[in-house]
Amino acid sequence: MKAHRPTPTLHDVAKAAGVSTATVSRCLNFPDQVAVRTRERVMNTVRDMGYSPNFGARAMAARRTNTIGAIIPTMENAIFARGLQAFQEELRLHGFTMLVASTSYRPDIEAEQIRTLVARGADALLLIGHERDPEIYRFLEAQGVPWLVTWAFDLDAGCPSVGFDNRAAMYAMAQKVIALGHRRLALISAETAMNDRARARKIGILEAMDEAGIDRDELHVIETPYGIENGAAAFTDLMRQAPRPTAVFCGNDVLAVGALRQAQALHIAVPADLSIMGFDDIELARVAFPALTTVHVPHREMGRRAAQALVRMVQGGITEAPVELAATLVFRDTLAQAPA
Amino acid sequence: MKAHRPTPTLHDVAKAAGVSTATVSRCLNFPDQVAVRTRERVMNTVRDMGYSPNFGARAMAARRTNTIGAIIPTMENAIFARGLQAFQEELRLHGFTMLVASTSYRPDIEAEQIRTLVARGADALLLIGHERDPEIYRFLEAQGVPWLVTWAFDLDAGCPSVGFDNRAAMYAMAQKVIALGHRRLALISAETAMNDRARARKIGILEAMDEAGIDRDELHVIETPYGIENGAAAFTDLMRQAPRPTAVFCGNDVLAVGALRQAQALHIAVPADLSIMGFDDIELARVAFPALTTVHVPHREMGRRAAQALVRMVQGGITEAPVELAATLVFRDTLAQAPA
DNA sequence: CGACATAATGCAAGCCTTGACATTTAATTT
DNA sequence: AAATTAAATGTCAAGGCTTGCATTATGTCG
Repeated sequence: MKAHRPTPTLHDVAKAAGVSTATVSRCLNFPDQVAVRTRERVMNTVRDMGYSPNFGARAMAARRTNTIGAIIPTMENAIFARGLQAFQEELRLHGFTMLVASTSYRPDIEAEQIRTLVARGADALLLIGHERDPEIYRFLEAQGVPWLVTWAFDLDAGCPSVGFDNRAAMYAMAQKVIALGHRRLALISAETAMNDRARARKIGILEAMDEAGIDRDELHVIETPYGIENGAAAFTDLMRQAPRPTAVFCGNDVLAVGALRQAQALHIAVPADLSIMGFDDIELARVAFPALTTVHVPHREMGRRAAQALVRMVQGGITEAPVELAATLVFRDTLAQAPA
Repeated sequence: MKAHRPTPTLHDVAKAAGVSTATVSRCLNFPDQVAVRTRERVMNTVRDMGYSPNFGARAMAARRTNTIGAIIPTMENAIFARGLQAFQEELRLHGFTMLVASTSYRPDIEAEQIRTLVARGADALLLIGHERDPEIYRFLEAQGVPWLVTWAFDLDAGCPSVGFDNRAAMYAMAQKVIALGHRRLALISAETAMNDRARARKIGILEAMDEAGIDRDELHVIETPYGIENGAAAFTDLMRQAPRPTAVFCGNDVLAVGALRQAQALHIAVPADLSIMGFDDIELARVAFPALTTVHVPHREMGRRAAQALVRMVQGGITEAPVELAATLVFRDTLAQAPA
């Protein structure tokens, strides 16, 4: 007899329902192992007593938490937000809950967050991109925590992933741009230091230039952090040089919208005098004026399938084969023939 | 001697370092209760063995998980994404991790998710808005899980909250619009059924109309789900009636941008012929053309302070007094004098 | 009706850490 | 040097659930 009606335990429920704790546990976890009559009685008791299993005890006994962690650069970027939403929705369908941590694009914070989520009992981890200290992969290995890479696809990395080929997508876009007569090119890129996606996108452009016989020096690159204002500032810098580029690639749509707005402010006609291309196809791209030509990334599908793969990895203990999704070009109103 | 180098336990570390488990535990949790020499030895052992505390055992013994849950309608909406980002950043500073669940604006899913996050060991919960089945509050009470409401502020609700007064903000905006001569008003609102924020915003407009002696029937209201397309469709509906409204309030910026684009498509000059007002002040509002007049919501500060308050509630066991933040009007280019 | 197969349930051993309390060691004072 | 106090460390029970295995109930078939 405790003092103030403590939260009931499995034991209490079992006693009240006149069964063993094992039976109550099974009612909750494997209902069809229990006879219907018994099950109904137990479930009613559970409801009546307002029983809710103790998380710690459960995690300890079962050695899993039904929790999957996602570690992303930031939630503010619509691209991750949408993928994450789909990821969580799919996780829910399978009875898993999502832990989220963000890194602000900083490798040190990412490493810390990975350890934190593992310590918090994440059964598996969603990571963005391949590039990180090998030590981290060793850690995950040692802890036996399955993980999966998204927002990138690189068969050579030889790890489970659900993503798309950043290089190929940007390569296709650059081909198209070059075919429209553009020769003086520029790229406003996210910082490439520890960002394999940004680097792959840049490489895609360079390879298309190689192929068209354009000197790589013709690509003027500015790296800048995420943000509309940063895109605008980078664009201003770009326009200071002579001769000006006629086509400006952007590492993502947010930078592209910044560039686009700045072009308007500088009275540069888009796409008549200058073309601007984004990457990601977030809502902003459609709403921008003129509507942005960009690369469509299947965020939602990526999130959904990543969730499915991770759930399988947790439940089956097996490793999933990499899945490549298609990123497609979306031609709107910011790309045109190079000016004469 | 186990077979394949199992993950070391506290016991293993203690033995290896030649101390008791309690000392190792203290090194990890309360370092300054342990002599420096001992601590260093222990911490080295921890590092060498790659020890990481077992989450379940820890949760069980400590009766807390250092995890706080956030339950929001959707991550795709930039408004929540930004607030959530700030929330998580602040949580991290205090050593807490964030669990996220989304409800798609559905009360039944919200109830389920609240139970799920509690079952997953959330030490406290962040909720959006006040309105929900009283049963849920009883459940949280019974489970002893502290919670806090954000994105709304209502002193009468008498519960811990960090938010702003939706009604007052919209009231201020409506006053301004009416002062500019607008009399035929419209509102494209999110669905108000189980959404106290949307309802409060609508009431704010109605109260301003009362005050100005405008009949409440002069406000034509359309409710629609979230989304640019929905905003556009609602706007089209609105324009079918005669006489047309001269000012269209929107429940959020996304709907407003949809309306704005549709106005352009219908060749209705904004703001010369018609004014459009949003709510939230997300990035989209600044980038839209013309830039959107809207209500600025202090997302980041709200998220940050909500995190601080919840951490205090978890650690101190005390209830926090409600905090009201200011939502301010941002006048850009979609509001002007009513046409003659 | 007895033997046997199968379904349902019970038993009890972990799982690993925390924290109250006890004990030992070190430092300080008299 | 003894007495006192504070700091450091140790002991050990408790915490609630899962799950392999054992046992009992139920049903079927010859």
